[in-house]
Amino acid sequence: MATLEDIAKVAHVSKMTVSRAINHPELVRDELKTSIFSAMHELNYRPNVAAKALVNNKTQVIKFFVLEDIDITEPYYMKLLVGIAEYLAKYQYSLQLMTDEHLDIGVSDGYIITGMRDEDYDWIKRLELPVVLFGENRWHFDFVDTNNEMGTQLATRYALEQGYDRVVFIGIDVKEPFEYSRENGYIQVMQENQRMPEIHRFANHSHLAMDFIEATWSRITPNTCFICASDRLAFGIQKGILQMSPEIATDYGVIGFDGVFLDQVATPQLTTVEQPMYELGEACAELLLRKIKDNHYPLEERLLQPKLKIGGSTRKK
Amino acid sequence: MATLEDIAKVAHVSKMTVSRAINHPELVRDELKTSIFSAMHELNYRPNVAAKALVNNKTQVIKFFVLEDIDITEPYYMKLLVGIAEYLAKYQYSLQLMTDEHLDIGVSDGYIITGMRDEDYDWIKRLELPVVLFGENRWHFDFVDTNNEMGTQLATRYALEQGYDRVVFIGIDVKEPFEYSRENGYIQVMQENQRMPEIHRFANHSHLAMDFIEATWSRITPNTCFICASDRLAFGIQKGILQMSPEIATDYGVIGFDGVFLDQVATPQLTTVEQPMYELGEACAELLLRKIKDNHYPLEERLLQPKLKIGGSTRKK
DNA sequence: AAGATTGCTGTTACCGCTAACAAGATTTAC
DNA sequence: GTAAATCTTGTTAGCGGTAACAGCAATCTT
Repeated sequence: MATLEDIAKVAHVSKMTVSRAINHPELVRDELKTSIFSAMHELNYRPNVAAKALVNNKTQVIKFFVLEDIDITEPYYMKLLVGIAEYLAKYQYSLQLMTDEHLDIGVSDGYIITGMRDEDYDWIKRLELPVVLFGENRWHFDFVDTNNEMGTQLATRYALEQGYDRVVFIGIDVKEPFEYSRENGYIQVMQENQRMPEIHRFANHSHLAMDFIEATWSRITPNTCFICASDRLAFGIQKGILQMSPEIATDYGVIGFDGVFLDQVATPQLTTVEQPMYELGEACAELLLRKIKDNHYPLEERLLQPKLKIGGSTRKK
Repeated sequence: MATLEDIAKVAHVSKMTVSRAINHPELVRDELKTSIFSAMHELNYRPNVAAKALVNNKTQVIKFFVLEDIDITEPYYMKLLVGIAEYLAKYQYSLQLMTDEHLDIGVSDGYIITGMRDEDYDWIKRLELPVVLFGENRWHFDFVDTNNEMGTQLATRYALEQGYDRVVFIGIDVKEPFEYSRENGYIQVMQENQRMPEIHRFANHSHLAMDFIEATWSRITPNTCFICASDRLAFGIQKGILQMSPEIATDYGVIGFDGVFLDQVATPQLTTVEQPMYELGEACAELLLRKIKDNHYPLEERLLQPKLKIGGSTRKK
């Protein structure tokens, strides 16, 4: 494996100049840079990450904590993780994945954390390295998330455009910012259209949503669309309706939220608000690396735009 | 952060002796070791991974390639990944996750690869670092996998014990060792019990299995159990049967294979052959680290035992 | 009892890279 | 025209570890 020294010999300069050509190119004559870069290319130079890390007192490692129960959330985080990992790899960072803060053995340059419960903010705020959270929060940590409000706005508007008479929101029964945002998006669009909001909330389990449909079926008029705060709930609503009447796509509508795996498993496939998981992962990584480089980087809350993915669970006008 | 030098001062030895106490304890007097370890404890010593990596000409990075389309397989690999990552972290390795062999930028100490297609073995065999594959293969690479044969044996035996008259195998239409093993397990148990095997194969999509049920429903007698090569197919079979008759758990049986997410989404939950994904991940990592340490380590093919997870898609005797 | 062997610890050099400083050449200032 | 400022490159030292070797007692041979 070629080192700076090898490049230096071929380009007839000192290895310091090579190092500078990489890290502070503005300090090196263009002429030299040309021959240095061509030597690097010729010798297929790969920087030695360990040496760089040692001298910079960095680790080139990022820790990713998934604090939520992974059995339940499995599909959700895989693409996020890929986004994070591939972005990091580009900058020669690697990853340690942890599902429990207690087995935090080694050291790293920063943290990406997701699935926080209220009690977690306690130790998170004591961390001494840069942190980026995945998911809205009210504690003034940098975060990246889907624009949840916009997501339910898109969904609600679409439902109204398709001509559903009644548009009901099925929320998740948690006091989390993401849930408030999703409810807000729905409420706003309803009010803009002089419609009365109607919200029901359940723990995020499909069978609860299904039970709700079965229990209240007599009061659920045709031409109703359910805007759900998760695909899981949407899945349950859809199942409940199918159980009661096989005519879902025409008489009823269901819109989910997430667009991760479950929407495709449903029959018909769910119309859903798709979160750009891969891009969210990249954004987490990018923001974190920026904070590592510049430790006065101001607080940033980055919201990426979701997309409405039309499936068969809503009528086509 | 304390260094070897700091420990050395406190313990009144040279830093070399401290290094030895860690890596070759048999060369250091017990007396010194005691005071060295207590100094390490006192100063909360953490080895500097970069320094170690530099001097050993290692990277402390493992690459994990997921070559399969991640959209389809998302849930499947998450727990495997957690198993790999947590095991690696214990030994101060970190991870780079790649979904495409071409964006292989940096360097690493070894590879874990999964989702290989036939054409991939070409470049895999040219890799110059230790490799462990996740998944049976016929090319004499070290691998870790579930004992697929045992999985379908468990399933088939269970189906027979529950008294199903007809036990049919629904396979995945690929020429892969894992599929042959699963079919073999089924065939063996059928023959042991003087039953005639009956196998149908489809691409691994639930709707194909569902269509199959609908198309051949007239010939599907009650008291039949379907042993499926994946939860995806089982999910489709179950849906098909539910469409035709709501009495699945009593008149028919469905057993899946994987036990990853999808089995829990089904209603009723699928009886399935559960792969120990977390442990498989750990095993991949362990085997790889062993091969990195000892490059004459002999070829190893490690099969972990699956478990039958009883759900509501089969009758209880 | 002298030389050889063993057991344990310290010294040196180096892994590949970069910050800090040194130093020469060129330009600018007055 | 000379001192100062600027630009560009090289030299040195050190990041935190470990292998290789050196050195010195204690023990073993014969």
